[in-house]
This record gives sequence, structure tokens and C-alpha cells, in this order.
Amino acid sequence: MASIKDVAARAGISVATVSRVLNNHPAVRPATRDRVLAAITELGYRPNGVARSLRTHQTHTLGLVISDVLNPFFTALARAVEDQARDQGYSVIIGNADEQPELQDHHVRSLLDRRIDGLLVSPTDDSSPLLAEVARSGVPVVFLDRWIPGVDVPVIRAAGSSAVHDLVAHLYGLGHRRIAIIAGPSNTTTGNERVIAFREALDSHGLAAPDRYQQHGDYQAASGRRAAARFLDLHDPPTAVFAADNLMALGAMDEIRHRGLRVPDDIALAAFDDIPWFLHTDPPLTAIAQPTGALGHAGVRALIDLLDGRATDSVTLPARLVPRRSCGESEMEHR
Amino acid sequence: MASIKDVAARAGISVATVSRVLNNHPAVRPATRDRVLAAITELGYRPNGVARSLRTHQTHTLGLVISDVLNPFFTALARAVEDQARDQGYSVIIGNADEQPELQDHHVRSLLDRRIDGLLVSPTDDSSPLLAEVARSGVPVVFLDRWIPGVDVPVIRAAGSSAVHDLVAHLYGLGHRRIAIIAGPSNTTTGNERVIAFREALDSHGLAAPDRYQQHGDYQAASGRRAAARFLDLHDPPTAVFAADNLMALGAMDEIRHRGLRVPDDIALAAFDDIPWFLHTDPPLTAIAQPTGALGHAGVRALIDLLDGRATDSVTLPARLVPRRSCGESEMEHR
DNA sequence: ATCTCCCATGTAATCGTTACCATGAAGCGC
DNA sequence: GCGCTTCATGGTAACGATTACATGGGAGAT
Repeated sequence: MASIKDVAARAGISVATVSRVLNNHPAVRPATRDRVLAAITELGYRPNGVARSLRTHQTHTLGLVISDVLNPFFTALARAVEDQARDQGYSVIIGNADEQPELQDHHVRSLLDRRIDGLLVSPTDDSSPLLAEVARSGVPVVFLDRWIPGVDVPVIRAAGSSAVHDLVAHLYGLGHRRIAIIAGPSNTTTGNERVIAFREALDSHGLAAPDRYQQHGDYQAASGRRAAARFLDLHDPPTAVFAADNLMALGAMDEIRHRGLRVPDDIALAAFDDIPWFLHTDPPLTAIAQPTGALGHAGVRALIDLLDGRATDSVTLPARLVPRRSCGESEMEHR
Repeated sequence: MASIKDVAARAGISVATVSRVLNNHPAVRPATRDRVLAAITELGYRPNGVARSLRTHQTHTLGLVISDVLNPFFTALARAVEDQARDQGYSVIIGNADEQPELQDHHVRSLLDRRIDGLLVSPTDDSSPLLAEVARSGVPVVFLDRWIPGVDVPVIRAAGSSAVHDLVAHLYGLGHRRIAIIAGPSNTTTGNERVIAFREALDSHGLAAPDRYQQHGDYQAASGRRAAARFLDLHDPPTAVFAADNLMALGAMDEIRHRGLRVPDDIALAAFDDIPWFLHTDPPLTAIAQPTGALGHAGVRALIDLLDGRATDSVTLPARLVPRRSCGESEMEHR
């Protein structure tokens, strides 16, 4: 593969000048620039990004570590991150942590070894010594969706609390009084937040929140299924279930159907995270929609601000309730 | 950030020896190795992958260019590729072409500039001068799922044809005689193959395949919707529709429901690509399942074989029919 | 005791760029 | 016409690693 030296030789000029042309430095005579450009096309030369990175200490690459690529929420998030990064001239390397802290650490280390310019992370849990150290050591880091308390980096996330209140109000309005939650892992920030908002909302309607109406899952379908099974085995099963993410909602739906019960007639179901498929499930699922694209875009912007040394704040965007048929019929049905 | 020189200084030794320890070269006295290791942990040293790559001409990174990350089939494929690559000590940079040839070229170029060791591509269409040239120039390339005729690189894909025959037989068995297809773009190999298999299957049952029962989409939901609308507007609409990918099936379902019709009572629906959500749609969708994980794994193995200079063949894996309720009731219902 | 040979280690070239400094020519004011 | 600035360009050190080759010391063979 041709190098800058070959181009220089071909154009009868020094490598320094070729480099100037490449980086469109102003001090190059137009005639020379043309000669260089000609040599470049003749040789099919493309600058070696590796060498460039070594010299400039920049890779124009961002690392994105997420918990589960197969979760449509994270897929959409990754897509948004990639789009925005490309717009700004950056590539993205995605690391899929699969909700495993060790795998997350593996990816963080591997990305740092590749000298990515900055890191976007949605941490698997709320304490990662490695991430804390990385952030402290000055590597530009931004948390996306989830974060780690005590680690001082910008956090880009959606505030679900008011939408959760709306959801509970919606359920209450449809007559539900025994409402259960399939929560996320209690060692994730999103896991906790959603539970807290949920309990507050119950409280504000004077509803009880007994322990047996709260199960913890791991954001995977199978755990949603197990949690639903526990609820349905109770002597006074809940009339409505709120799943803290889309995959657990799917699992719960699975279990409910498996028992020959119907949503919403026998039991209502709602989920955190809206995804296109929810329109097409049987019945369409009521969900809390996060502004996924905006989150990804804001995350990249924040990280690039950090890279460029600009001041960067955390961003919290609103989530909103999207009522469909899975909690019972209401007058305000949306498509 | 500490470099190999710092480690050498700290251990009172030359950089060559540190490098030997790093690459566990045998000719290092255990005592020296320990001193080096100690210095490494004290300094928190991590080798600079960029410098290493420049020197060794290897990045231990693979490029994966796919047509649409948001399509669950490709998401799962990407996931499988990443898993297998990690097992083999490689990272993956994913480029999302969004079914746009120019974006695909952008990613290919950007990946090559980063000097990835090899490229996995699922081409957006069946002719890409850039990819042809890249392959000819000796860069290790493997095609995944789709390929480009005339470009001589290994192709890893699923053979859908026998499963398509099974599907048509299934539909025929349920009494369907007017069967339509929402095909993929005719300039993709998968688009064509599925149509050909479909028409052959119709033919073998003595069924006609009039032009009005064939529409082309672009593998996106909206196009499935439009195609379904055309079929439903006919004076003799088909009784069954086969969509050549999952997103177009989704769009078709959307349109059918929008018109107040029911699947399968008013019209049957089946899709190419099985995805977890199809279990939960209303009704559960009959689909042709590709061995997605195996495809991804085989793709990576083939590419690494190529990198290591081993002989590499194309691989074709079988797809299979997964009958559910969307084509009408049958005795053999699967969960 | 001397000669080999091998083992552990050091020296330095190299990968492909960028960027600093030097250099010579040209332009300009006086 | 002289000195000074500016411009276009060249030479070359560095970025951080790997690796071929050189080197010196010790062990084993004779």
C-alpha cells in the first residue's frame, strides 16, 4: 500500500509538503497542491490512520459500552450515537457488556488500549472501580442512560419519574388498585429510579406497595417471565404489572399467555421503553417512551464538548407515557 | 500515560526486554520478568495499541458493514460476529450502511483507513465498484448473508430455498391458492433468491404467479405497508402474503390491521427471518428462521482463516420453516 | 584452561505520519 | 540597493512500540 513517501517521490516533492496538502495547510502553492493531488489519485493513496493517530494522539474514534445490544432500546441508542458521531467525523466502536461487569471492564480496557478519544458508557451496575479510576485519570467519559453515583462525569439520561406517575394515574383511572412492578436490578441506577418513582406514585394515590408486588429482574426476557409467574401464583395477584424494561415486559407477556390468561382482560401490562414492536403485540403495549435518538445525540455532543475542552453539563430529557390497549380500554386510544 | 520507556526506566532495563515480557518471549530471566511486571503494575502501564499496530501492521480489528442495524436480523448477526471475534481476540467496528450504497462505501473506506485486518460485508446491492476493487487489491473480505456476483470472496449465507418451498407447501396445505410476495430489492442477492425460490415453489404446486401478486420493497417497514396496500386494493386480493424480511412483514401487518382486517382469517402472512418478537405479535407470525448466530460465527471464522492464510470456502447453512398461527390453524402448531 | 555455544540483554532501525525549525527566494519600504 | 518580513518548501525528530542484530558472560565440552 502506497505511503506518503511514495506520493512525495511521485510528485517530486518532500513528504512534509504532501502532509501539508493532506491537512490542507494554507501555505502550499496551488500548482504544487495539484501535483500532489495528482500523485495521490494516480497511486490510489490513502493516509494511514494508525500512523496518523500515533503522531497526533487522536484516533477520531469513540468507544460505546452498552449493556445489551439485543435490547431494542440499546440498539436504537447505539444507532443514534453512531449517526451523530459520523456527522462529527468520528467512528464508534461498540462493546457489548451483556450485563456482565467483567465483560464491561474487558471492553473498557480494550477500548482504552486502542486509544479511543472518549468513552460513552451505560454501566452494568452502580459501582465499577475500573470506570471510577478511568474517569479520575482524565479520560473523557460520559454516562448514557445509567450512571455511577460518585463518579463525576456528565450524565445523559431520561427522567422517567413524571411519566411513571402518569402511568400509575392511567392505571388508577382504569380501575386498577393492585399494581405490581418488575423492577430492574437494584444495583443499576435506572433500576432504582423507576422503583422509587413507582412507589411514590402509588403512594400519591393512596395505594399500598406490598413487597410481594415487587420482583427484581435482570432486564432480560426470562427474568420477566419468572417475575410474572410469581405474581400470578399469589392468592391475590395484581391486576396490573409494570415492567421496568421492554424485554422483561415481553417475558411477562409470554408467561401470561402461557397460562391461558389474556392482556388486559385478566391482567394489565405496561413497560418502560417504547419500541416499534409494541404496536404489533397482542394487544399493543402501553409504554413509557424515552427520547432514544435525542439521548444518543446529546451523549455524543457532550463527549465531543469534553474532548474539545468545552464545559459540559449533564442532560436530563423527559420521557412520556404512550397509552395503548394493554392496560384496558380507555377513551383516549392512540395508534 | 506511561510508555514502554517509563517501564524500562523504572525496572532499570531496556525497552527491548520490556517488549519481550509483553509478548512473552521465552528468553527472559524470570527475575527480570518479575521486575518488569512489577514496574508495569506500579505505573499502571498499558501497551499503546496504536503504536503496536503501526509496527506490526496488524490492528486485531475486523470491520463489519451491514445494511441496517435496526433490523433485528442484522442486530443479532452483529452480536454473533462480535462474540466470535472477541473469542478470537479481535474487536469489531460496525458500520451501518442504512441500505445506502454511498454510506456503505464511506464505511468501507473509513475502515480501510483505520487499517482493519479484514472486512465482513453484507452489501447493500449487487454491484459495488469499490468493494470489487478492495477485494481485488488483496484485502481479506468475506460476504455475509448477501454477496456480489463476480467478486471472488467467500460467501457465508443461509439457503432459504428449501424452506421457502416448505412455506408454500404449508400455505397450500391450508388451502391458499392466491399467494403474493413482498420481495426485497431486485438488486440484492437475497432479494432475487427468495423470489426465485418462491416462484418455483408456486409452480411446483401448479399455482400461478401473476405480476400483480409481486411487489418490491426495500426491506423497511414502510415499503411492506405500501406493498400490502397494493395487494389489498386488487379486485382479487391474495389470500396469503409472504414478506421477504421481518420489517416488511411488520409493515404489511400494520396495513392489514389498519384496514380492519384480521390475520389469518382475512389474509395470511408469513415472513423471512424469524425474530423473538414474532412469538408475541397478534397473531404469532409464521416465519423462515435463519441460523443467525451460526452465520455470524462462520463469517468470523472464515475471515480469520483468510487472515492466517488458510484456505477458505464459502459456507451455506440451512434455513427452516417455523409455522405459527398467522397462516391459519394447522394441526402442527409450534410454540 | 581454552574454545564454543547459547542465553539474556542492549542498540538501533523501522512502521507512516506530523510539526518544528531551517533555508532560500521573493516582495517591500526606505 | 539594503535589510526585513513573508512565503513555500525541505530536513528531520518524534510518536511508542517491535525486532533483527550485536554483545558479553557463563556453562559445558574437550
